[in-house]
Order: sequence, then structure tokens, then C-alpha cells
Amino acid sequence: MAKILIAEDEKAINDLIRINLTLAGYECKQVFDGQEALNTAFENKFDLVLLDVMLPKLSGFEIIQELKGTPVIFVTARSAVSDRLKGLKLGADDYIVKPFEMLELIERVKAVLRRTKGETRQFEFDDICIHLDDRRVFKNGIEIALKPKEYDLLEAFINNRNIALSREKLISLVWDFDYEGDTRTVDVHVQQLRRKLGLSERIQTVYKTGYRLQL
Amino acid sequence: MAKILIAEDEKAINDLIRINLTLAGYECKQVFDGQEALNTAFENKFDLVLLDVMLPKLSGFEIIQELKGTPVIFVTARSAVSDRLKGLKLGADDYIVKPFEMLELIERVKAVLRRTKGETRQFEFDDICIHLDDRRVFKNGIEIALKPKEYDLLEAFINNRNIALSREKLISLVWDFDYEGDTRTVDVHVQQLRRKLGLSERIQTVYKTGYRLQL
DNA sequence: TTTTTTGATTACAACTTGATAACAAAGTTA
DNA sequence: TAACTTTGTTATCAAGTTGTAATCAAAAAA
Repeated sequence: MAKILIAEDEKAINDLIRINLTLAGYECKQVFDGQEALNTAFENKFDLVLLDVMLPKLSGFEIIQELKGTPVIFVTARSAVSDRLKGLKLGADDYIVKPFEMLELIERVKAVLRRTKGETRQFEFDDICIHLDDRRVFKNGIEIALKPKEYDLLEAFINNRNIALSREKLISLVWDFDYEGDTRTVDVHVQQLRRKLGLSERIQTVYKTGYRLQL
Repeated sequence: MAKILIAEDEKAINDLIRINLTLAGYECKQVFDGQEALNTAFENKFDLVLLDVMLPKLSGFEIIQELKGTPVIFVTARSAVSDRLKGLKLGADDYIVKPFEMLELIERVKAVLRRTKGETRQFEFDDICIHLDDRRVFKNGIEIALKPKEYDLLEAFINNRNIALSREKLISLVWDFDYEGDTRTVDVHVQQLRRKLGLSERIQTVYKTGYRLQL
């Protein structure tokens, strides 16, 4: 379980973050000013630091320079564009602007942890394994060469699995979204996926509607 | 346009929220105590409820348990961590602590609505569950494949349940509404629904009139 | 440039749907 | 009861939808 340091001086926000990250399964430590943040970070090894830019005593910018090696997500008040740029330059792994959706924060935390731990994103079902990072697809461990459009279509199906997607929707997801009405393009590509990956059962035709990847 | 229920006993704050959300393009309904909130929520379908924790008569905590399916943002003056945790556990979609910036509230409202838009609307009776968003029907958890017209007819019955519908009315609801007089089309489709879903009892024949879905 | 690959489109085959007809069964009236 | 009306059910087939191989222009690679 990853350990996260929350450095944020507004107690209400700090608490809210802690509650949500705890619920999401992370172990959290709260600090409320820059000096405390630095001391705590030196005493313990954290997998990630959520760092408010404007902290009492030491600013986030000053702290990040000392945190070499530890991933950081900057938390900034709205609209300070220059702050964000500065933060990223100084080595932040991501930033998030207040006020933010908790789910968004959790997604970013997950993403940074995934990235910094060198984990690869994969998606698997049946005998199919999709390496999302390098866009390669394996069936029973054997790589199946998909053409770019075919892969894009597959990813669209995965991201919208279990729901029926109209041809229009698929075109807007995979193709450059303005598109004249009536073509068989989607159909042909769907057939390719079915044939190459043996997905006849999984990619279902929804008559008069479109297609659905059923998992 | 999304409909939002504002449950907040301090009239000044309630009005302030209403004014701002109305300006932001939402349709608002104001209530000032917990009992009223619950009643109003049952009478109408809201896309979101802004729920003060400390309401007269019924607390936000008590109300949220009854509001299954409707997104909730808790509004609280307390900063007690345990309150928020309790709220999140009970299913609040987000939290906002008074005093708050109106812009922040609007941002959160937007975010929650965006997120919950994807939620599935379902209609259930007996052992039948209808997923309205993806037009799929389950009986005892097993999907029953309905043809497009069959599904349309079922939805027409659901939307007009407990009242007798003439064949003409059904045709105007389900078919492209001009239609010459005397065909057995509706009858045949009604039989399909009865057979596939075991609705012989529920879809009643009203002699000389039409059919009624009796729930 | 030439060659190769990609992928949109066409054309037609195969399949699905659902309106209708035909007749059986059930209900109504006298 | 018989005569008649209304509803239930099955089978059929035209229209509409989807599957698929072949073609060819555009893009990418050599």
C-alpha cells in the first residue's frame, strides 16, 4: 500500500484529501506547513507527496527542490498558470488546481504512482492481453499485429465496454470526428477485430444501433 | 437542463445558492427543512441534491439514506472529519464546507453532474429489470434479447403503466405515427413481450380497447 | 522517385426484422 | 345455443441491416 504525504495548510482541504485517499486505500500523513513537510519527508520514505504551492514557512517550490526522487503532485489555487509551469519545470509529476473533484485527484494519484513505479498498464480478458502503453495486443501470448485504426477502435471498445456504441459514436471516438453519414467503414474495421482476435462473441452487433464489447 | 434541489435552512444562504445556480443555467427548487426535502425529492426527479447536514426535523445523514440513486453534494458548516467520512460512506458524491466560494460550488455541481450523467437508469418490477440507457432487459438476471420494436413497445407500456392503451395509441407511441386502421401488428408484438418476458399476467388485454401493463 | 501498407469505399451476399395474412381460439350478444 | 366480434398464434416474405471480399486512392516507407 502506497504512502502519501499531504502538505496543505488549510485543514479542511487537507482532511478532505486524507479521507478520500484513505478510502481509496492509501496510507496518509498530514502536515500543515512547509517546514513540517520537509522534516516529515526526510524522516519517512513516501511514495508520493501532495504539495500545496502556498505553504507557510516554506513554499512548495522550495520544498520540491529538496525532494529529489520522491514523486510530487502540486496542488495550486485556481488559475495560477505560471505556477503550474514553474512546478512542472522544478520536477512535479503532475499538478491539480483547486477546487478539484476528489475522483480526479485519485485518478491522478493512481496515474503518478503507476508511472513512477514503472508499472505498465495492461488490459486483459479471455486470452487477450492489451498493452496500453505500447499499443500492442497479444492473444495466448502471441502478438497479433493490429493496424493503427484497428487498435484505436479496440481501445474505444475497451474504454466503453459493455455499452452499445453507435457507428456515429465510434467514428467520433476513433476517426476525426466530423464525418458524412452513411458508410460501412466502422463495420469493416469491426470485422477485422473480430477476425484477428477471435472476438466474434465478444463484439456483439446491436441491430439497428451499433456494436458492443461485452465482457 | 439539470434540476437541482437545494435543502438548506438558512434562507439567506439558500437564496444565494439558488440565484447563482439559476444564473449558471440550472433549474432550482428550494426547501428549508429535512422533512420537506424528503417529500420534494420523492415527488420529483432531481439530477442533484445540495444537502445541508444540519437541517431541522431530519438531518442530512438521515435524508441521504433515502435518496438512493440521486447524486448528493453535502454542504456542511462542520469541519469535523468524522462527519465528512460518514457522509462519504453514506454515498455523498462530494462535499463542500461553508463558507464557500460560489464559483467553487458551481464547479463541483458541474463535476458531479458530468460524472453522474453516465449512471444507468433502471426500471424494475417482479423479476424483470430494464436498463433504460442501453435498452437491455433482464429476467432473473439473465438477459432477454428483445428486438428494437419489442423494446420500444415495452418502454411505451412502462411509461404508461396501469392505464389501458388503445392500439392506435400504442402505434402512435412506437411506430411512425401515421398508420392505417386495421392491422394485427400491435397484437403480435404484445404476444412476443408476454412470451419472452413471462408477462401474460402483467400485460392485460382490455377487451375492445387495447392493452394495459398492470404493476 | 517507386514500392508497400493502410484503410475508405463499393458491391453484393447473408442475415434479421417485423408487417401482414391466414386461421384458431376466446369472448360477447341474442 | 348459434352467430358474430375480438384476440392469439403461426408462417411467410419484402424491406432493411449487416457481413465480407475486392478495389483503389492516399499515406507511409524504402
